[in-house]
Amino acid sequence: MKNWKRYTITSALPYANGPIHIGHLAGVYIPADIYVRYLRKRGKDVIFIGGSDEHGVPITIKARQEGVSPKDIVDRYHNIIKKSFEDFGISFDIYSRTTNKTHFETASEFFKKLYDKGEFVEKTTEQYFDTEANQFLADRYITGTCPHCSNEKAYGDQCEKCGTSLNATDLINPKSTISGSKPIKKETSHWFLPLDKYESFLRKWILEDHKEWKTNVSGQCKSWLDMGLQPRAVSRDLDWGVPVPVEGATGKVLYVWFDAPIGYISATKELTKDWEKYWKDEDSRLIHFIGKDNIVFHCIVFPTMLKAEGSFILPENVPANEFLNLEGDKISTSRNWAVWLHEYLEEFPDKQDVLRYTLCANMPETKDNDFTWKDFQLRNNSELVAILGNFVNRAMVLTSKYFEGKVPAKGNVTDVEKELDKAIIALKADIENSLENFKFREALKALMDVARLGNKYLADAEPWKIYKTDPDRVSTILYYSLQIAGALTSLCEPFLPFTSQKLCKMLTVSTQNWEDVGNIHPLSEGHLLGESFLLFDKIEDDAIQSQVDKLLATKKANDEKSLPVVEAKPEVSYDDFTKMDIRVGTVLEAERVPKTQKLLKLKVDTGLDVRTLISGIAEFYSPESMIGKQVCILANLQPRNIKGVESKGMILMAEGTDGTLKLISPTEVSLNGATIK
RNA sequence: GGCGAGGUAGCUCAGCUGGUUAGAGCGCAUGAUUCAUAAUCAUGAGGUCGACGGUUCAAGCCCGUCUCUCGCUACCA
Repeated sequence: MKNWKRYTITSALPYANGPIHIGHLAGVYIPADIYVRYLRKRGKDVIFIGGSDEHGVPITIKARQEGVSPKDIVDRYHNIIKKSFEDFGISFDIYSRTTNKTHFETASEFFKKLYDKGEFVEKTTEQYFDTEANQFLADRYITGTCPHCSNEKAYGDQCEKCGTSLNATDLINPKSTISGSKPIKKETSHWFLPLDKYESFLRKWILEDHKEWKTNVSGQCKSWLDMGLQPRAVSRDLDWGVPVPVEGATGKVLYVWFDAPIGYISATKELTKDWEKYWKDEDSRLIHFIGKDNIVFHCIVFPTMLKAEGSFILPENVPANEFLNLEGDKISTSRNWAVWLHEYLEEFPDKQDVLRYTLCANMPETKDNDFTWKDFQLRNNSELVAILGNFVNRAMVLTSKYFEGKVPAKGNVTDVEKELDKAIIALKADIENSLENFKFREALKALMDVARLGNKYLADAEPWKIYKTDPDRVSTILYYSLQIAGALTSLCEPFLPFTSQKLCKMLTVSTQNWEDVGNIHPLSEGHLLGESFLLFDKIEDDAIQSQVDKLLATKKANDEKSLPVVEAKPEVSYDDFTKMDIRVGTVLEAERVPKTQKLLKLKVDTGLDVRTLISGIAEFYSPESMIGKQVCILANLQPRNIKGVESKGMILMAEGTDGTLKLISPTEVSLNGATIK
């Protein structure tokens, strides 16, 4: 295995349009922090990079909604995020932000270099342009009627009601959200990074040279590679971001996904003059901690950027985690379905390590996991309190009872004690192996096994029983028990830094070098221990219940919010109405359209003719159930080719707010061709 | 529909290139114990390893079909 001289550890830059929640922590920051603290403990040269990602369209939209500037938004969230990370003990060497001057310069230079090398492809496309506001419109800045569900508030990139992803040009009656005017299509040119040119390089680099990557990561990459890569735009028409450093590119900024990962480099520059060592020396090991939503950017796009630039090293590993759910539902910032870090820190003061422990023990390493408050309580009460806290407390109480709080003499060591030392060294090795392979849950378990070892030792040795008859033996037992507690100060430091500090205070020692743990006893005979206190408190049912209630309230609020009636449409004339040829028809044949999830192909007798049409109702109606049904159809709708079949007309359906579709039929059988008016 | 990941004890998860009676933690039951925040320690119950079929002397692990969950992607007039 390569002997790395230094480590460059990055953690995904959180997007500055909301605070940090447990999903971010479990997915990215806790594993990164544990890994970094572990490396530091081993005396490695390591830098830990973090920062806020502050550009991009969603921030400008949020700003507009609130009537403030984008800078106000990012300042607000950057400060909340930064403070909550600090209070939580995420030990960044630097927590920067992408609105910094250094970042503007770095990102700009990076782009310029690729530009000068001719790495980009320039393309001209048509985009919507707001003539009143005199600017191009990002997809998110356009609303219109969703061509699928008729929701009139669909965005240019996605309809939030039916979940369909859209192109802005698909929208019916597009409207600029900036001025409210109807946008026009206008040509604009942008720079594209030709990922396709790097496809074979990426394929070899990921799938052959890095077989050690997690299966979820390489699997996702393979999927992208097999689908074929396309050139990707790296600039946008927007006034919020890093300006494109090319003449004539006014009004254009770097695409947020281009500038954000460069933020890792900018932050390193701010941190140290020696930044190039960490980014350009082959002996530096670059590791990106991210969530699964970022895999494509960190494994495909950013490496391509670095490769194209030419002077940078590439990531050695990208240990992406899956997602954490909350009480069975997806975490969602917009739906307020989350446990927010800054709130947790207030509501559970001095319990950083409880959350760190719970999220580590339940980390979504191989698949999505669920966080429940019940589990949080259980892990605290039956693991942290009962195993770790209890062991330390037992050792302390016994020592103060029998030896006035001083580390007693080592005395005659038996095989049991020798085995104990060996076991600690073995568990330390387990922790190392697990962490080197990014198996954080496994590492945490090995840590707890050290405390288990202590509990078992005490239970087997029973010092309270033999004190009267053999105080010297008790002296040895407690000497060793305390050494285990001493070893725990160091071993738990990466995982539970606050507990490590408390334990040090209790034992009046400092943590050891990692190498010494298990080999050198940290506490000397006669050493005076500090005051004993509880490392962890039980968490009672009412504390858990109030958190559950809080979530239930959120759920209720969301349910009420998600039942809006689609708003009224503008008035139409009777003439407008009569243009529609709506009539009754009978379904003669029905079959699923192959290779689709939602489509049925129907043959309908309309009275006028027998025609074929396609309808997106397969999720609600089986082909068999449709045959013989009378339906209402819009018969004079412009025909359209769908999946190779010409669809003439549209079946009318009643749509619920949840997107379910219900067939509309005449309540009594009517003649085919009967018109509806 | 295509692609990727996953479906192993009540819960959360391990199971190396296929090899005797499938493992851990928590929960549960019983016993021991009292130094400890009724904590600890020991023992035990619990699984047709998503379903079916196949390859093999032998399959949780390999192959095929199907099914469910998550993600990406296509489709929705």
